[in-house]
Amino acid sequence: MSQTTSPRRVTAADIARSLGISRATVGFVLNDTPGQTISEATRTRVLDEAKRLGYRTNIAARALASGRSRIVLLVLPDWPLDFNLRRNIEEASLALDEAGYALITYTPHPTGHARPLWETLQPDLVMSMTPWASGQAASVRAAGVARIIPDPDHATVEEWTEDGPGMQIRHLHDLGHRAIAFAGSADPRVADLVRLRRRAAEQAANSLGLDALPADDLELTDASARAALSTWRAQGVTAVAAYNDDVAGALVGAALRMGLSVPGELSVIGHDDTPLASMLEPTLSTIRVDTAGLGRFFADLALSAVEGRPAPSVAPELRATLVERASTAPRDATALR
Amino acid sequence: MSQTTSPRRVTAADIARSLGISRATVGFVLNDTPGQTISEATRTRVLDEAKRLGYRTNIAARALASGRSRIVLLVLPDWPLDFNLRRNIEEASLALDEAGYALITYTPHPTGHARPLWETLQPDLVMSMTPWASGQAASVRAAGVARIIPDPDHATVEEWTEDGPGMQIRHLHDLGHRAIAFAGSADPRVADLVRLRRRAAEQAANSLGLDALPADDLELTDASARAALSTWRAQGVTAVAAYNDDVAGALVGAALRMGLSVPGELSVIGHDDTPLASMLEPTLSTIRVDTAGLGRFFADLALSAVEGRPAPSVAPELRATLVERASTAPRDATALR
DNA sequence: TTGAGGGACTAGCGCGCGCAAGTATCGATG
DNA sequence: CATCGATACTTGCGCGCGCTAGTCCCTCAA
Repeated sequence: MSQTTSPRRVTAADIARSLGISRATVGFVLNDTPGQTISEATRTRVLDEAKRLGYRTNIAARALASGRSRIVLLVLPDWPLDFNLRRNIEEASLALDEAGYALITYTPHPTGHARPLWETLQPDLVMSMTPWASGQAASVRAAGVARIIPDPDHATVEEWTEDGPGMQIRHLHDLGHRAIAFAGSADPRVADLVRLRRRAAEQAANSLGLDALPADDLELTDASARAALSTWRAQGVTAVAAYNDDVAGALVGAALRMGLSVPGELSVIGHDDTPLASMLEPTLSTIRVDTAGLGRFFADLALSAVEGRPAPSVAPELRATLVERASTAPRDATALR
Repeated sequence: MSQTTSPRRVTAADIARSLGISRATVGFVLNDTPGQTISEATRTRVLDEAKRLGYRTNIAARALASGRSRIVLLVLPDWPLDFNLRRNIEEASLALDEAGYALITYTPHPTGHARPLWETLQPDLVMSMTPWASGQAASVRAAGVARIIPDPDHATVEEWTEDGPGMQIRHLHDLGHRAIAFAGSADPRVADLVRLRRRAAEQAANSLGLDALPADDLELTDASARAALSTWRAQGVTAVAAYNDDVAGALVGAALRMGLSVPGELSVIGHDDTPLASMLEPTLSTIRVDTAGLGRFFADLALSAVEGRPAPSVAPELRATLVERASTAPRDATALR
């Protein structure tokens, strides 16, 4: 009878036994332990045997013994993940994998009833794409995670991805608009990001000498969009910068249903350059976030943190760019109508 | 000087020591080990002390000792994750968490250069939302994962989520349309899902006695949508069932730009009930999927597999529902124009 | 009084690995 | 020839936990 039990995993001890050497030697070879001298002959014998037997290190045991899990936990905001973002993450994951780390993504549940993953996984590093929500960083730290990005102690300028709103405002300003509104999203899950973008927009408006931006957080319903539009129209608003393309799309739809022409009577600009942005009628002006390389940057950031190196700086090509389409037009043209 | 080293994690031994009892007893209480009788007094003392000290079980040690990682790995296809799908996953994650399992999502990289996560994490279960790609299931099994969903040995009917396309076709048929096209997506990453949905649509058409559906896979560009529309119009098509809301939105946009009225001359129905679907002009008829319910179902499926129970059957309320909006109208109305 | 039968625990091994400390061998050096 | 320092290993502890195989009482029947 051949064994019917599931074949036990191959351990380092198996390799040692089969080669007639000690387990420690095998360990030293497999880990390239610094400060250990291993003859080239033994090294290759171990490596060959490991491959032959199909050895995989048991991460649980390694984590237990070393105290490091070699897991990097990436905390994602609760917003939808488009292809761009996913490719980034993939890229980061690949780069980290090469360095022997596993990248795991996680979105904390807002109700927070479940044990957050950083407690269960005991990652070496937890990094977030957005600033930490109140208490979140504390929770991570309480779980015994030594390294956290962004560092909750040293508030850094983490708005590298957020020059988009500024570009929106400047674009509308360039077109002659002076009464510009900012349309956020009422979805509580993206509240942080909305706040970040609104603040960036306000700063831009401020430096252009514009009045404070009328702002509202919309739900993705016709009623909500209409209400906001009515208010803003009454205030003389001629252009709206939207938090993202979805909100922009909602505004355009509602405006059309209200009999407002876009961009004739109202300019609308979105953010993110969703695939759909180019497909709406009218096509949507928006901000494209050049995500290429952002993934590798994240990986870089993670590795430097884990290994205690200084953090890399942001590559300049990660900047956002303006995509001009049909939903924005000069204010003068509006006046002519 | 207070200690500057990071405070060691609290272990079960700490609890035992602080209570003057044995570590085993603590373990029995914490795990509710069956077959062990523990007095109520001791039980509460342990539990209280655990809470007081802030004890968290070390998963690495537990995994090492028990041989089970209590990790469920959910393999995601490479398509974008909208709110619906994410909520679905979140729901599943929550349910699993309650049962003591951590749900980790993972998208294998197509180039496959990185070590797949199922090798590193040693999950108790790996489940996929789509059928396994060739070799993938073998790779999972080779990593020593005992339980895999869907079971690669027994090909099952896994099209539980795909009555949506049938509803699209029946809806259009009910409205009097007889020349219906199916619009897929040319994105290779969602090819599997597109095929699944198209097949479901074709089956529905077939059972209604309709001719074979003209079908095309669109890119989300105006040119692509226009080309498909021209071809279909030449074939007398009066209605289109789209693979998802994005494609539907693209078609509507292109149709309007071509001077076709929607739904006057062309009915379009989407799939998934994206938030944006209700915001486009015209608002999009679509198929709503009960994602939260689906998430719970997934969790159920996972738990039953891990614990060796028989798999649950699909709950009836997980069915898709039709959302009628303004982008579909009776064929007769079309004829009147 | 003895012994059986639990209830309520404890002692301690083993999971697979990292790593500190030790040992054997050998050529070089004074 | 003794000593020293490399080189190339081996011995063995400890990481925190699950769990088997006990031990020690206390009660109750014979």
